[in-house]
Amino acid sequence: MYLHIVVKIDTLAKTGYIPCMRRPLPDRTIDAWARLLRASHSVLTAVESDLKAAGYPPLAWYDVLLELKRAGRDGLRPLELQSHMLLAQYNLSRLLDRMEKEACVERRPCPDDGRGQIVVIAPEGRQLLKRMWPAYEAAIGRHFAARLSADEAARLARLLGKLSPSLAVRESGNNPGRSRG
Amino acid sequence: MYLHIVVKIDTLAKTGYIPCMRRPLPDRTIDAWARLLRASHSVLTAVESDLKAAGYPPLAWYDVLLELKRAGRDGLRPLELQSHMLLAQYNLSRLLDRMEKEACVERRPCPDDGRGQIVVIAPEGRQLLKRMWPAYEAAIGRHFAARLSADEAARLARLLGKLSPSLAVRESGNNPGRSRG
DNA sequence: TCTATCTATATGCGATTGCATGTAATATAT
DNA sequence: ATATATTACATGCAATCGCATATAGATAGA
Repeated sequence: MYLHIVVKIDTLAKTGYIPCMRRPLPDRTIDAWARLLRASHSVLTAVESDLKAAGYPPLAWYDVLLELKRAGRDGLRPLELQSHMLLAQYNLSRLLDRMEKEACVERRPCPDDGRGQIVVIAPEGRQLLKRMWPAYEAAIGRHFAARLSADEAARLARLLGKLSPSLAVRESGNNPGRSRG
Repeated sequence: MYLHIVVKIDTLAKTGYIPCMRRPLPDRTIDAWARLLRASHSVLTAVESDLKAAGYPPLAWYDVLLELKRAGRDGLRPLELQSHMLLAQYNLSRLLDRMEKEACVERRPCPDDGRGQIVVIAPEGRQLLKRMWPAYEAAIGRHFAARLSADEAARLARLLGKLSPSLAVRESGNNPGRSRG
């Protein structure tokens, strides 16, 4: 009974139909929200566009390959990949289809679980990852890093970390293409 | 001749093929980049999903309607809308198609310019804008504002502002649904 | 004026996304 | 042990996106 009531209130609150639960947000906050939308979209599309212009696949490929490379020979279950990356289940499924078709990843049956599979990075994928990094880094530099001091980047990272809490944010330090982390 | 060389170097630099132009980015910066991707994506999809669950159209509709409402009776040329919002030309064209079909906007011929058009908000659009705001604000509150103090939001806004420089970031303060801005 | 170029918007098409659902294997309950 | 629910992943379909290009009006040049 209690549970039922809680769910209903939450549902209503989501619609904004419970006025008492909506203290209006401060203008500062709304401004920050608007800027997050703008900044992330503009920077992301700029970087994606550079990568595409250089003949590389979308960023999501890079993320998948990087996670798989870290996972090594054991590979990863799609479900694990999902938790590292930010991607809906069906989108990951089809992304892996495409990457498999290009021989960048390999899907193997999962011995523990007949429903599952193990995704492993393929040689072609390793190559792509390595070749892609310079272009990726250059694009990040041009569209993102060039606009921030190192200190500002650190502060931005801290603030952004609060926004995706339960998410395992990729730790940097061992990117491919950096000879010495 | 000079110009030609400059263009070529830039093109090469974009691909990352000129090593001397790539000082490796600091790990901090790459971390900030990764977090920007994660945070913005997770928060945006959460908000969009809430809006959709409440029966409302995507955020882009809200942005268009808000800009058009501000423009008032004179409306806006699609090109002006584009500069306010972050949307490719062809996407805006088709977004307006859909919104026109739902009677949210009206497209009028442009007297000054036979190629152009004037887009004006329609009564249906005004209603939608007004009804949409509580759900939108609630979603921003739940997925964004709740994770930041007012001070943090302000600092985040300042940092993000550096990332989309030439963009006219929407100034907050007169959102519909706020009785007193 | 006539032609070439440019600008504002639209559109065909293939790729990607989201939603809902399908399928097969596993876990749970009785 | 059998029925039921759940989990892991795939897929049909409609909507949307991105790219290239079309179209039609404006502008510039000769």
